[in-house]
Amino acid sequence: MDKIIVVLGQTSTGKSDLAVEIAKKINGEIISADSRQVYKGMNLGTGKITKKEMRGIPHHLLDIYSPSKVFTVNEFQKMAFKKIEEIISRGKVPIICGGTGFYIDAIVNGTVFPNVPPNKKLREELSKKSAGELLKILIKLDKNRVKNIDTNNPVRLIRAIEIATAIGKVPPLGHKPRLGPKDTNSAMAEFVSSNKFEVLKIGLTLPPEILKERIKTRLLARMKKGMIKEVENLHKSGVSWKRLNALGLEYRYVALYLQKIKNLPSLRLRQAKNEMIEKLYTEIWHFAKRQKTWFKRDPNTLWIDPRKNTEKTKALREIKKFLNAKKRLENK
RNA sequence: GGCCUGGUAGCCAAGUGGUAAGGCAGAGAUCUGCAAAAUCUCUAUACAGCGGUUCAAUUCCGCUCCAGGCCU
Repeated sequence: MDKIIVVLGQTSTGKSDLAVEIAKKINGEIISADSRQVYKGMNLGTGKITKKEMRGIPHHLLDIYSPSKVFTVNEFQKMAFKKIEEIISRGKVPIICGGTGFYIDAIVNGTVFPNVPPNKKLREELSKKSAGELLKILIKLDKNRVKNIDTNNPVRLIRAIEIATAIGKVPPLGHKPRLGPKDTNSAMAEFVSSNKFEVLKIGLTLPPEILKERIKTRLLARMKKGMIKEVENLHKSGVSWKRLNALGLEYRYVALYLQKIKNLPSLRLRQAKNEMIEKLYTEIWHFAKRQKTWFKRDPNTLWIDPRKNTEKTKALREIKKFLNAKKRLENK
């Protein structure tokens, strides 16, 4: 069975660096699992690794999409599977590195997503409705899905309706453990083929106070380096304010700031900017907490403190052990 | 110096003669193609201070302090 390494962790913990370090040692290539770094022109705000920082290690799934278009897990999953295959065929080790837990799990668990593309028209129509109205619609379409859906969450309700409208019912979620090999329906077949990896997850973690400090420092550095300009450029190149808002964090709050200062006396500029940075700082912190909540769910993650070299060494040792075990198995 | 307005939890903010909404922040969580999104749960011995009126004051009265505004 093919083996992959995953490097995950909250924002600002130093994943990219560690991934490169690991790749150097084990002849690996890196696949980014980051829902925002796929977009071109979104660099500072996403903390995208620079060419120089890559130190010659190939990186995949960066800068592959236009920020005006919506990239989704499903596309990510397909692309990532393909990249993994290619890397392995080159005799190298795939290293998944990123902070988007949903994306990572799509690879690791081989989550099966219903094959229903977003329906723009339907979404637009439904987006005007309240959660209660959406729920009523979904009940009519698919009672089963209603049982365990978050009935207050319009985004989920809309997607469920979208699926049910397209294929009648929302198929049960494909999930790793309990599906036996006897299931022969197509969703299952896809699932089996996708769940073909053995995974070693390395998680980077820092004490909350330290992480907060790092987030703040990094945010201020980004601002200095031209974060606002980056968002301005995106907007000039045709990315709507609405779209920037949906992209979140830096893109959302800097975009709001840019719109706000258009008709603001220059006296208040500095204040508006400070307020924006403050708000952004707490939002990034919230994001980091959500990441932690997600990552915590997998008990098989090897957590290390990136400040401690002994722990990094330990991680490398574990990785080598993991990869060697593979060879032994294959030889038998 | 005089007049006015205000002082409610870390911040913002409602309100009442019978011990006080909400929001933010804080903590935890959910997650079936937007996941940096969306959603949920939990959380505070807070009414500037001192007197007075009253069965009862955060709410009424007086004084003091503090903040902001106006006037001379």
